[in-house]
Amino acid sequence: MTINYRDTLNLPNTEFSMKAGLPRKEPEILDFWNKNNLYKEIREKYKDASFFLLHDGPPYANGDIHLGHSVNKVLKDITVKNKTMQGFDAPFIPGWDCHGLPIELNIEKKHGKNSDLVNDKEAFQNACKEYAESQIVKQMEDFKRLGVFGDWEHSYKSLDSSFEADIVRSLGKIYDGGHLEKGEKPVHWCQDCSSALAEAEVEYMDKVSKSIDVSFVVKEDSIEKVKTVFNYNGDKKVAFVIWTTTPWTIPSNVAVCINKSLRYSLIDVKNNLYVIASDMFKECIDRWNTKGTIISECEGTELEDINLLHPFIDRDSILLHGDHVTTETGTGCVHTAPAHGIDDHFICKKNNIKTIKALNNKGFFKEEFDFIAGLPPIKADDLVIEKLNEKNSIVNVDTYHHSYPHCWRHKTPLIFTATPQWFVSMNKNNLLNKAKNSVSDVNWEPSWGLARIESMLQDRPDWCISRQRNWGVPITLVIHKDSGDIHPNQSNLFSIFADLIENEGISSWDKLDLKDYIDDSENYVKITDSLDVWFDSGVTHAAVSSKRFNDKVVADLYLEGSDQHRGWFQSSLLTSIAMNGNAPYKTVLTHGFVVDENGKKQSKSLGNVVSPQKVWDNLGADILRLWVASTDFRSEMVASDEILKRTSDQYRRIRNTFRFILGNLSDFSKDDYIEANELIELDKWMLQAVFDLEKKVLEHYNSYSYHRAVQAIHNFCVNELGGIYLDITKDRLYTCKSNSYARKSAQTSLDTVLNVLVRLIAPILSYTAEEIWQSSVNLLNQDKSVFLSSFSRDAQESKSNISKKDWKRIFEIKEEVNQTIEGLRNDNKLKGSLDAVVTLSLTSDDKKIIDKLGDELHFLFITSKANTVLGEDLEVKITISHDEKCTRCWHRDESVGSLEKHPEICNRCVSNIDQDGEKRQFV
RNA sequence: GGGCCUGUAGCUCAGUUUUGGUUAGAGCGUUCGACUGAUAAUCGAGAGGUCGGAAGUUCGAGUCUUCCCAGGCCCA
Repeated sequence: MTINYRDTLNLPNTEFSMKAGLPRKEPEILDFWNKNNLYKEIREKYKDASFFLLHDGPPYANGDIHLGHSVNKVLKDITVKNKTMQGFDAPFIPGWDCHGLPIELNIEKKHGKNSDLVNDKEAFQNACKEYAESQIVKQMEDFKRLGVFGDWEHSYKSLDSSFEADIVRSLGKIYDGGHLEKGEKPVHWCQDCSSALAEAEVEYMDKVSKSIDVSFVVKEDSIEKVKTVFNYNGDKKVAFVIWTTTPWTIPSNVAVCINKSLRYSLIDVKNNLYVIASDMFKECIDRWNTKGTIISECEGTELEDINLLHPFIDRDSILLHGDHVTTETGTGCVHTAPAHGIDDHFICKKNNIKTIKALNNKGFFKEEFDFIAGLPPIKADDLVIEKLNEKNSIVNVDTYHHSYPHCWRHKTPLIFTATPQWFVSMNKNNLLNKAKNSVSDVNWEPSWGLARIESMLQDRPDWCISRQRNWGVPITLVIHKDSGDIHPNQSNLFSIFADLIENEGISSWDKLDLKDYIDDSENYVKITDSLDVWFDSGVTHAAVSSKRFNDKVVADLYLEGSDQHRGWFQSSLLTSIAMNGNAPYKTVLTHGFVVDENGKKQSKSLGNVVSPQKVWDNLGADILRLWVASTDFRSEMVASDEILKRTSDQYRRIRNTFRFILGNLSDFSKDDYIEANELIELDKWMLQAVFDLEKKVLEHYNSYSYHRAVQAIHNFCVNELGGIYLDITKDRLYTCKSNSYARKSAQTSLDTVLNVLVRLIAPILSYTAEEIWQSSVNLLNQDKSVFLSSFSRDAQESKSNISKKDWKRIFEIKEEVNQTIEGLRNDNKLKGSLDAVVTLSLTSDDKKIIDKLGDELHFLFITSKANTVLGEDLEVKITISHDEKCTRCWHRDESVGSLEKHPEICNRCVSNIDQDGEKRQFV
């Protein structure tokens, strides 16, 4: 009877499957985490540990999450898990931004713009709230499905009445700090929204506008001066010519600006005398498609104290000097309507020129502008041009293609118009300077973030926090109905109204009667504006972090897309400076945007959008997480089918490495552990290698270089483990006696590798790490979840006379051997490496090293024999073994066939089956 | 149009700062081979790059300078 020697081997055995089946398994693991209240348990475990706060920036509660959301939350989750496993108390409170226009528009669309519901403010607010909550439920499910750990049960939502009350309290604090200001500045206004828009709600698109050149005749009281300056003696009228792409703003014109550092020319065009900048002469003549001659020139500085006449309204238009006047386009003379331009606004304010508002509060022309009364600006252009034509003031009419601000919702062109607005003033109480000074103390990652935020703060205008909308937190100001002055008791009123809102919701503001709160109520009115949503999210440091932890808390980390330098990083900074005097964060880390394989941004119209839901349904959330982690997120992040396929390949390699390790540890328990110093030399090397890896990976984790961590882990699985250690130790693991020292030594080392590696992958491959943990009794005996374990902090040192450097040389020589064997293989001289007998000719230095492995050298090369001789240089000689192949260990050995009881196997195997087993020391 | 950022093998990334210096590295994929005791796995070997382009500085440039091209974010 022949013995089936295969049955005498210790082959790997594990339930941990090669095929991951993540889409099916992950939800089960998620259930396991939920059922065990793992997040709570982690909090409990680390309650006395050092604190690390990553404060979550809220996504907007509208629509399904896309890949960008996934990137952001996964990066946060990796960070928090890393910090936790390094021993920090690192809570994570996810949040949502819930108020604002997009949700309003959604409800308007659903119910009709003039429906009863939309017209009933409270009902409308309730509908918005309900909608936002439904969106949060969906988004939360998706975030959880990504494997993100957080206090989902107590996530923050800006629609919670306690949060809304905190927004009002924050506004009160900012008021107390003297930063609130009423203004009437021109802001972007959407006729369709009938609301002012925040910068973030504006998008630029191409537009074709009417462009006109308009002449402004010099008033009689100034004509002599102009004639003198230009040394002109005739008696013709002289007119300054302006160029504009918004003819409808002409009725609001009060001034014309020139730049005193430019030269200006008096020109003759078809017997008309015009003044334009000298540099613009050619361009103007071309545009007007005419001929002209320059009569004379002067310096801009000479043109002072000059009054012009409005082309069709009985009003002066004053000539002013302004640095904002350039020679890029136009005439070098700039039409100035302080109601409709920010430069115009400032220059008129500076020169004490009153703003003329041609539009009413709804954005339509007032009655006094008879020929356009009641029209929206967009429809007034042609009528204004007609009017100018009547007055012979039109020099030229043309069309102009330019990039123009549009409503991000309606995609319709916006206008710029002055409306009464509340502002957080940048200068009134030095807010901007304080903010600028504070940012250099923040750690910006990448470092160019500092320059970016600084440049954005540089010319930052006052922050308009007023919205004429319904779904938002009310600006609970009480102002005098005639003077517009804020009520003397406003500071207290803020906290009274905040308490009211906390208990009864935002609609209580509309319902309350002022006479219940102030004595002189007949003289006061409530402001009906609601707050810009950027204010809501801007005060999360107060409404969330300070409230849940402590007043003085400063978040260790804000982690958002790089667009937030203008958005949330700035709104949070400004409110925090205004309220607390310091920045709300210590470090600000930004990630790039997701683009397709051609580097183009993902958009529905291009059809290049990668859906995160599809990725986790088809491949698994761990694949998505691995993609996030293995991409350098500091610049654009490319997502495509090929990349996800590569990511899956990378995942499989890591998974199979674990499968192999688990398989070889099925019969290993804690009692089998061998002291580090007693291990076989190769196992000592492995131990050292895995602790080196851990050190390196943790360094990468701590510098947020997750892609380097992934590469280090993957390369370790491929090179140190697959290519060297596992391949070599297979012989020992399979063929030695199951409870032998030789085998237990390898298992001890493997068990350490498992312990280190499973923890290292946990922040990234969270599901898989948990699956591994649950597959191993030895791991489960430590903690019930991998996330209750920590990274090891003390590497096990072992003494050895084979140094790390020696091993490096040994593996270099192994590579030489491999290449030599490969050459013979290609010549069909041998098939497997076990057919080979190696003779190494070595320098004395190399020989000293190699001989440290004694007669176990051939196990290192996975050849049947190996020996060394002294030589001049490294030389590898391979001969073919003529010995029989042992059917058990597959080595060729002269002993095979010589043993009567086991004619098919070698001495070594006989010893391992029937006797005490072989002895190993080195390999 | 302006500010900031990115561009190294088919793909993901090292290398670029403080220090310019021999044939630019790794892993994946691909090709060939081995094994069939990690098996839709594993092991071995090979091919693959004018470092986005051009010019300049230098004995020498992936690395420094300028310009250009493509793309991203933010602004106008």
